[in-house]
Amino acid sequence: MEKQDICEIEYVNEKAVQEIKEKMLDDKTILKIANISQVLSDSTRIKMLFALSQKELCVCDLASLLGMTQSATSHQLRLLRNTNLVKFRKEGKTVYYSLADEHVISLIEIGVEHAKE
Amino acid sequence: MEKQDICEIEYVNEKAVQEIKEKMLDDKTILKIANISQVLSDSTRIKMLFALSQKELCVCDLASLLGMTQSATSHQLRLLRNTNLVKFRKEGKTVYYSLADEHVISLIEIGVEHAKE
DNA sequence: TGAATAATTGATGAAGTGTTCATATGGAAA
DNA sequence: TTTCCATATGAACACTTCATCAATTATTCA
Repeated sequence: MEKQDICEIEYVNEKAVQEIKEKMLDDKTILKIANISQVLSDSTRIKMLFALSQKELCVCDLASLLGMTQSATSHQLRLLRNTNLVKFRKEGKTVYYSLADEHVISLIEIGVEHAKE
Repeated sequence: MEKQDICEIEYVNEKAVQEIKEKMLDDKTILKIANISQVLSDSTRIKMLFALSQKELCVCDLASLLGMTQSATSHQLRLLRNTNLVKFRKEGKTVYYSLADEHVISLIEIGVEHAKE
């Protein structure tokens, strides 16, 4: 990025810019928000999380519920596992998934509220 | 997608699956949540929205604040405009952006809360 | 008018995402 | 053991996303 790209009249609001810079959320926090938002940016995953908020379900059930292949479901579940949004337990061949915590659901609920407008 | 892909023992929780299907959020709502989450899934955009929540700013200021080129800033602003998250007014050559409504910020605030844990 | 400049736009390429297909893993039952 | 089957995984693919560059628009000022 070169100087002229930055806009030469940065002094327009230099002071305000500086103040905002100081108040700015820290990078770590921003990254966490970005990451959880990323997970919630896909309809399939929202449905999965909603479903799991209602009841513990096996991969099979989720696939059936969502009309997806078992493979696609499993891939998405891995993502949800890696982001610590779901946990699971094994029972024989079957793996039951459930929400790791309730935070996601409150985010979805707020999203629902805002979607109404 | 063929039958065997769907897992043959759908009867495992057939009743539960059916119940959840009935409770499932409607597609339109889910899509809205997915869309706003998509916007919030990028660190740059979160910073932009936070900055604009503090003060109305021109493209130039935002670019300077974020250390980005004006072009990149403008592209992101277009996205925020298209999703109705920001509004703008022109003053001579300068374009001032501000938040279109406060909803996004409450989402970010909730994200901040959850990021703390 | 013409020069300067804030902002927008379109094209491009690199990186990332989600699904599919094929295959592997591991537990249960025969 | 062998077979079956729920789940997981890896590779390939089409699609999207974001920053950059170049060109353009629109407004001010000389």
